[in-house]
Amino acid sequence: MKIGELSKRTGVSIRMLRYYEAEGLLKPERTRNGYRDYDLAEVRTVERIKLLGAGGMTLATILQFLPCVRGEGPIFEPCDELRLTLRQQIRLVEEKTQKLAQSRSVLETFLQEIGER
Amino acid sequence: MKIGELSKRTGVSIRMLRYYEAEGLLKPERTRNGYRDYDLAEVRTVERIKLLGAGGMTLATILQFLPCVRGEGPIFEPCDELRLTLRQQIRLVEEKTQKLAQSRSVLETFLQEIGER
DNA sequence: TTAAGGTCTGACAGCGCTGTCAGGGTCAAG
DNA sequence: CTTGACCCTGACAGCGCTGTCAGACCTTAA
Repeated sequence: MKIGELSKRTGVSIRMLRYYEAEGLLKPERTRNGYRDYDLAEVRTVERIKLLGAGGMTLATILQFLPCVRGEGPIFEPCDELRLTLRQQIRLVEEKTQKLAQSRSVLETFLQEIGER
Repeated sequence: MKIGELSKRTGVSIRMLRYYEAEGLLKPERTRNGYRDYDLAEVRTVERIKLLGAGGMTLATILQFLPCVRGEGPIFEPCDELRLTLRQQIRLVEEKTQKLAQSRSVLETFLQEIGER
């Protein structure tokens, strides 16, 4: 699958797909003519990257547990660090969620004070 | 209150307080010598700005409903647009919250797959 | 052959923050 | 008067993305 198709399937811009690669998150084959050639499975990978990114995670961070993101079976090596990062990240996400909730309530308070309408 | 104190009270760096001002969010008096002189009430304002910002809201957006942020009683003029922005913003926050939740679950799935330990 | 559409690389620029540094005042205590 | 703690302005730089543009090649269909 060429980059344009992957882009369409995932909703991630071509620019960003190349960026993912530059950051080491994707390593597509190359056809004879130099075109990137993605495995179909990468659709899932990209979607997960998207998700994690939406959670405020940095590509560099995502890179750390890329094997997991790619769903490459049980992992042995980097697991301990991985677990740590994962837990930290979850903490982080929880904090963000809380702040979001606070923001939301501030927003709603404003709405009321203004006169809900 | 001078900028250093406001900074300490709010946990917002001096740099950022000045930035808030540059963006029109704060308009402190100036003492004879040119020092910024903040009203005590601004502590609350700054805290709200912080909160809204943490929710992913841009300073420019916050500026739009600054009167509300400052809690300046009932507002007349910009209310309709305000309500709209507010609602949009709440939608946005909700979406972010959802994504965060998804990220979280992805994270936790990873944790499990790795072998919860 | 030509034109259109997809791809390649590399580079520049912008977003909204945020830190830091330089060069220079102010003020109170010693 | 000097020192140290604050304050001022302005500018540069970096973060992590993200778009866009330029210049060039490949491929397919008319």
